[in-house]
Amino acid sequence: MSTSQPDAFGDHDHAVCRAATLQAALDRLAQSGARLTPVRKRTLEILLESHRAMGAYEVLGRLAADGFGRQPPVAYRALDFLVEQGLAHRVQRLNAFAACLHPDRDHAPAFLICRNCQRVAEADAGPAACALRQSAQGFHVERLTIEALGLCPPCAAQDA
Amino acid sequence: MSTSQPDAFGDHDHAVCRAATLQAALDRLAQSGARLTPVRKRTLEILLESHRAMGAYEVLGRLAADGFGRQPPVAYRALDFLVEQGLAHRVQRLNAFAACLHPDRDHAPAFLICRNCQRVAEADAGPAACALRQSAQGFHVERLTIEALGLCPPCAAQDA
DNA sequence: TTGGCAGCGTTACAATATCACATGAGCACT
DNA sequence: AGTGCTCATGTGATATTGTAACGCTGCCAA
Repeated sequence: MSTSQPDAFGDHDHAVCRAATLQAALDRLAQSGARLTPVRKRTLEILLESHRAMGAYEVLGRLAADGFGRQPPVAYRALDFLVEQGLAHRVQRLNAFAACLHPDRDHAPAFLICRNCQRVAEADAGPAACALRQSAQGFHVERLTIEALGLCPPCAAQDA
Repeated sequence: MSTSQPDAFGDHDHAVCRAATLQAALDRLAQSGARLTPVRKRTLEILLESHRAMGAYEVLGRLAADGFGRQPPVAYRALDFLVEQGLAHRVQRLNAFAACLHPDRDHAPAFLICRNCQRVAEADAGPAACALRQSAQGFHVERLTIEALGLCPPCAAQDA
């Protein structure tokens, strides 16, 4: 599914999208040996329900409603775990988290955030990262954050 | 001074650097017609004292010590103003603000954040932005955030 | 069986950011 | 000078986001 992953902005059967992404995530975890406990799994499912990024407290509310703990560390720990495992990403610009859309492979994602429909997609940051290293003149880049705010194709069309 | 601006990571006469950058900022404001009130000017000076990014509350503390208001909006308003005018930037990764090092010209900055000495420099994000637009496949980018965390050349040398 | 440890939950708190409202300074027009 | 306007400032209150610290439990290996 990797390269044919439906784009988050396009129309697609999200039930399938979600299930496929979840399965890829499970596979990845099985390999790494990390434990997908109930809170963690539920957290991932919550993130996968939409292509929006969710705040930690929004996730926490959902978890609490499902009978899990209702204190911030519960959500933060689960989210941090998912991020560490590469199953979710943190979107700095929104102080929020989004499920990874390509958990089946390592990648350097750039985020595309639609300011109208709030959806978030991932683009390949590789070329941009290369370009940046050129400009960076000797700076040793360890982690790179690239986030674009704008309009997704459907919203742009509707806007015009 | 534009292209010969001393790099924030290198040794340089910061008094000169600061004065030159401040002057460029003043020139820019004079053109735009915006008002550089005392709080705003002081805020800019505070940011210019170092090449670190400062949190809003750190700035607020300094402002309060100088006799300005001591409530958060005082700092946020001044900082927002500077950002709007292009005289400062917000560093998302740090939830902090840094003076713009090149206020004399419009630019799309990428930030280079040294995790050791905490200094922040700006690199040209132009090429990376172009590369990203290629990857973004029809997404209409309005604002682009590029932030690299790593080691600046001096710190990397010392580390090895 | 017992010691260690990861995971979870809780309390408490720290750090960051915004809202809403009142005051005051400067300016244009009369 | 007086009036009304706009912008900037200051304040209190509150919202949002994020951590530290501690205890309990269940699991597992020695």
